[in-house]
Amino acid sequence: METYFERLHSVYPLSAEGLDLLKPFIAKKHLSKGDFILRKDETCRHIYFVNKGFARIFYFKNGKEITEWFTPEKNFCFSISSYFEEKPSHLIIECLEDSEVIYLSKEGLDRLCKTHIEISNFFSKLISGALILSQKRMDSIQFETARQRYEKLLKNQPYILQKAPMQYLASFLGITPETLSRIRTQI
Amino acid sequence: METYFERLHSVYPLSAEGLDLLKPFIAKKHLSKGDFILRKDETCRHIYFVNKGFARIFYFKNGKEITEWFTPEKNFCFSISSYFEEKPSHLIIECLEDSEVIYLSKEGLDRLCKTHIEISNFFSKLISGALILSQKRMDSIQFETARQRYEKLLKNQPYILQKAPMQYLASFLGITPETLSRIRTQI
DNA sequence: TTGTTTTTTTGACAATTGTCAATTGTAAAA
DNA sequence: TTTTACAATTGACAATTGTCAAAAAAACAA
Repeated sequence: METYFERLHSVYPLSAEGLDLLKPFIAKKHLSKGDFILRKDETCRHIYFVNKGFARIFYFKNGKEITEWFTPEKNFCFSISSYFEEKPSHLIIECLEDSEVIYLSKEGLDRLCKTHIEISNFFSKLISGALILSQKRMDSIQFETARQRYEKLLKNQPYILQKAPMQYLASFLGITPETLSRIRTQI
Repeated sequence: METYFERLHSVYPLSAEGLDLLKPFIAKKHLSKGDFILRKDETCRHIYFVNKGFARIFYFKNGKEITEWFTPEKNFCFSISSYFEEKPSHLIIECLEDSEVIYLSKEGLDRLCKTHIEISNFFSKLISGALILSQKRMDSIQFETARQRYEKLLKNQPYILQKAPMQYLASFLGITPETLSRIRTQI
């Protein structure tokens, strides 16, 4: 749990009082490989943090699984549209390994944001970080080739390549498994 | 200016006091076609609102202009990475028509967020809206064909098609002007 | 208006990626 | 171990999109 608090602090430097305010709304869960952090059509009521393990975010399109993102250890994840619009999630978050996941409740966070400015600022910082990430990913998808994106992944996040099956990686990169296989043999 | 206040209110219902707090940090500018709202390498220190007119957000990649987004009348725009990371913008925001643009200063907003919880919550709501938009756009880019995206634009935002030159639209859709031209003749 | 420049469209061809089918490889279950 | 199921690769071919060059159309200035 300590690494989680440190991570919260790196998002926004919370005072001891601020952290104490959050604590009642934090819960830890141990999940097994294949378990879901967020199920389809479930409303996303938490911001998740994968303290140990590895997860993927995916959804179904025309009966096929499309992987949207991976969440490596020590990273946050949640369904943006389900969380903010409070509607059933089309995204599914699944553990690809036995994982330890920390849940921060939206209900608690919302309530604290109304009354405590420190928490409100923490929350702003958290979502502006997500916004920057989202923007970078969009640029990458729109203006780089599948090969460039694969090479960037290989350079910056090789652990994702090691842990995730090819088919998930392919849909994450927006290409077919066949094309990914061909790219891999040519590098 | 009234429509701007109404729009702020629709983002997050501000009290009269909250609105008064913001007012000193709001400025209105009249810009001509071709003028820049944000120049290259300038740090983005405002959240802009195109009250009248039409703008596009673009950048240079390998010497070519890539249009990232359009900002129709009554919409907000800013450079996400430049604004939050306070670094020179690679994005350029240009008026495609004579425009009336309302500037909300980051400096003022940051200061108010530290002291007034209502403003902090307003700001959270503003950026979570941007995050939802960014997410939707990413899904669209990754999993729809250029033709599907063109048709969606035609259906949902036909005024963009009317106002923006083909070459800008093409790079916005992530295709060449030639391909866009061929798509158009086939619909 | 005319002439000039820029934008858009069209054609021919190349490169990339997708689809389908078959094969090989891998990992879990019997 | 062998069997079975699933994952990954490979080949052949089709579809899509890009590139380059040229023509047509539109926008702009003299």
